[in-house]
Amino acid sequence: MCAELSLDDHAHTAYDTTVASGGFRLTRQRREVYEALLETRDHPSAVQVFMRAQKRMPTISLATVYNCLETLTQVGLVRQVNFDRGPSRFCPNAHPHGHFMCTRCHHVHDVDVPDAAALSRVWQLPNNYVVTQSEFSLRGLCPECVVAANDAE
Amino acid sequence: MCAELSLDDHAHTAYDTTVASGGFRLTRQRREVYEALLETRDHPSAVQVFMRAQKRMPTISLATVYNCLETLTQVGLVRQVNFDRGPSRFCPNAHPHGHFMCTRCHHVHDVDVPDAAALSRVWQLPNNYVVTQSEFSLRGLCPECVVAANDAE
DNA sequence: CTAGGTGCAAAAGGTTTGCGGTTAA
DNA sequence: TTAACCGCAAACCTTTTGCACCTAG
Repeated sequence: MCAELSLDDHAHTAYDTTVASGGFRLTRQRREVYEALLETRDHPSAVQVFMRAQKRMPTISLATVYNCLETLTQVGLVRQVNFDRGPSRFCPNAHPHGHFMCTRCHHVHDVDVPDAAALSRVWQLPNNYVVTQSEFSLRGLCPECVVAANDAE
Repeated sequence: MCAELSLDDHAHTAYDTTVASGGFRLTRQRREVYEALLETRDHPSAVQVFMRAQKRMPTISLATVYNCLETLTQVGLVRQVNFDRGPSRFCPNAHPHGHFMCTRCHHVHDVDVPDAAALSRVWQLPNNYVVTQSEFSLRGLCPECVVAANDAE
């Protein structure tokens, strides 16, 4: 369903070293937020992360979850994924990849980009532009919803 | 700077026919909003569209601008472009294309995709997914800001 | 010890909605 | 004529912020 990348271990290491050494404190809240994200790779919204983190640490606040998610994003462990005006979704997959969102069930999956270099050949921009970040996203129906949509007719 | 597509005339026709025949009323407000968008192809936000439309029609309201933009988007004449959590930008370019945003001046430009088919070869998704929409976006520095950033150092 | 983080509550910012009056077709 | 649309103001929802207290390093 969702591309498995098994970078959990790698990511844990990245957290311990990057956060601790980069001038960022390794607080219980940040760890819980990151754990909540790794636990279920379903691109949860900030509120969903909050609810999950709350189970393990009932005193955590929503504002802290937002702050932690921003810190983790700055550190590079987390990517913030936006589809239209909906709430931001968060993704602990540091590899370059795209995203697919099902317009029916609103689930978000990672999309592999085997040839990242090919992507940069697709678009044309005068060469005095400096591109620092590129991303792409797809929308449509996931297999479950294709079936469900056909049944509904 | 921005890819010129000279589809103004085509677009006008599309508005007159599509909106009028698709069960949508051709109101003064919708026309002004669309005109404001065609006038300056700089991907304005809803508030910017509002300010421009207001010059020609002082009684128009912001809520109406939002409503008109949504209608025009549904009709297919306008595309809504989102970068992160910033205000939505609106684009009257119906051709398939991507977007570039300068992280320094926040201007948004269209990005040509000469080979749209090549884009769909870049990503891999199991074939029981149905993809209805794909888009990509770039971030970086526009030529003006590359120069300005160098001067500042 | 102290810079940086947390929790709370309040505010911000963009967008949507409800409603009575208006208008395109 | 009348369903669709407009203007206004109030509501909504996600995210950010100010401040007093707390804690990792």
